[in-house]
Amino acid sequence: MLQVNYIRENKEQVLERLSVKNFNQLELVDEIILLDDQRKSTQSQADDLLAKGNSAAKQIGELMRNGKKDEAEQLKSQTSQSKEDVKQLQENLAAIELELYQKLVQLPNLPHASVPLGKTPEENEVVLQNGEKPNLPSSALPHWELAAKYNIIDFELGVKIAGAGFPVYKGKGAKMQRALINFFLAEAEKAGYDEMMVPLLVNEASGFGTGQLPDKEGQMYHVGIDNLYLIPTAEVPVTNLYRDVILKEEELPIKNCGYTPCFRREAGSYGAHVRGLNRLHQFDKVEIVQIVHPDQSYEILEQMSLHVQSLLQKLGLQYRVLRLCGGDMGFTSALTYDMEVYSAAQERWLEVSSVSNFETFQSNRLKLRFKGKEGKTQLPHTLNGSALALPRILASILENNQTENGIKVPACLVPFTGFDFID
RNA sequence: GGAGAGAUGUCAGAGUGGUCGAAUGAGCCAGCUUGGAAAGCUGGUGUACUGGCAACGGUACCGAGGGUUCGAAUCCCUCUUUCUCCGCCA
Repeated sequence: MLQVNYIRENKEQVLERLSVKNFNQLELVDEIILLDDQRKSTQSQADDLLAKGNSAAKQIGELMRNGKKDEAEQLKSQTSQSKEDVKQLQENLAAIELELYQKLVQLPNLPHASVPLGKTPEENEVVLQNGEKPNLPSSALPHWELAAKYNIIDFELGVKIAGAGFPVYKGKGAKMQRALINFFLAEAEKAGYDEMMVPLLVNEASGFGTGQLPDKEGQMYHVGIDNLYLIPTAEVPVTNLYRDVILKEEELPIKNCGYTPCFRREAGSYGAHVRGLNRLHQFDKVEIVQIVHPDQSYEILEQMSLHVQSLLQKLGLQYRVLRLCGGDMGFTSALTYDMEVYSAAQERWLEVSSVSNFETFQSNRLKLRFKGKEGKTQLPHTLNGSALALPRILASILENNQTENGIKVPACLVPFTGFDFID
């Protein structure tokens, strides 16, 4: 959520930045400023009346103590009249604040100056490409066929017990999952992230805090009886740990990581491109989150990007890094890098990580602040990234490392798997 | 799931209708003291909105939301949550 005062003071710039994100309801900006004016004047009217009421109440107390009942009664009847006015003003104020909030949450975050113009994923900027494309024989199989051939993932069994998009990992397949999770967590720990193991179901307030609610309600699984949501990413519980928190400046940066399963309804996406592990309702992911001083957030975004890249390098996967264009970026992000690995048998790039700087967009909504050295509270910047999401990584490992007789396990995983070959 | 008791500032902990944004103690910060430190003494020490160049004001907030009242931390209702006991159970 953007700050009203910022919008007010930088209106032209806000409009220009919003248009980079292909946001077209620019009239919202004026409406917000107008509502904020109304909010201020209504509140100050109410405050004035309340101040009068408070001093009258004090006088009445004074009179009662001195036994001047008649005068007190007279004052009582006077003040009881203005109560209705105060009530009316406060109702107006609440309505104005609600409308202001509803408009404010419709504005996406402002893109950073380096964000390229564009509307579609094709207009994302390829920042770098790294690694070798594997030389596969013409008989190379896509990962879903390899999974069946070596009996490591059973999609049909998942359909039986849950539905499409809920695979069952078997034997060495299951061990590969555990190995990847542990490898990613170990690397995150080496990079200074503190691990958090968090609830997989969250309440409404948390969904609002990170911005999944109300907009993306349809993307989350909802447990109606308890009004809880299954998390679509660890970002939700981990970031909400810091909701309504005032940190000390010396506590920054906060670096957390966490492994969780992630649940996404993915309503409306079916077809060949979501086959196998390409898109699931439940998948595993290690997430990294940082809360940092505003002066450092872009430097830290680069560090996080390098951390993710180091994982891909150790796994020996060919990858590329994209700087997302205005039209392809998420609602809450100011700058996002997507990491894609090459899936050699499918002959396409698969997104395996997304690293973003949200600047103050999340912290404002979360009421996450820090107290600076000069004693002033201000909003820190928040960042997060996948490091990494498992299914497409596994898909690429299976496809890219396939041989006639089986699949080679990347060396960095062997200490975690206990085997180096799947056959 | 049943019964009971709580939820107050950074923490501990008073406060049961008016002088309470809130005693007291601890912590923390600053000053005094000291060669330096400890102890001691003095002062300061919440958040948000808002007026003001500022000094300094106004309003709201004592788990959350409603209600009673001229006036609510204090009374009433609902919810959340913690603890104790019973029951159940990985």
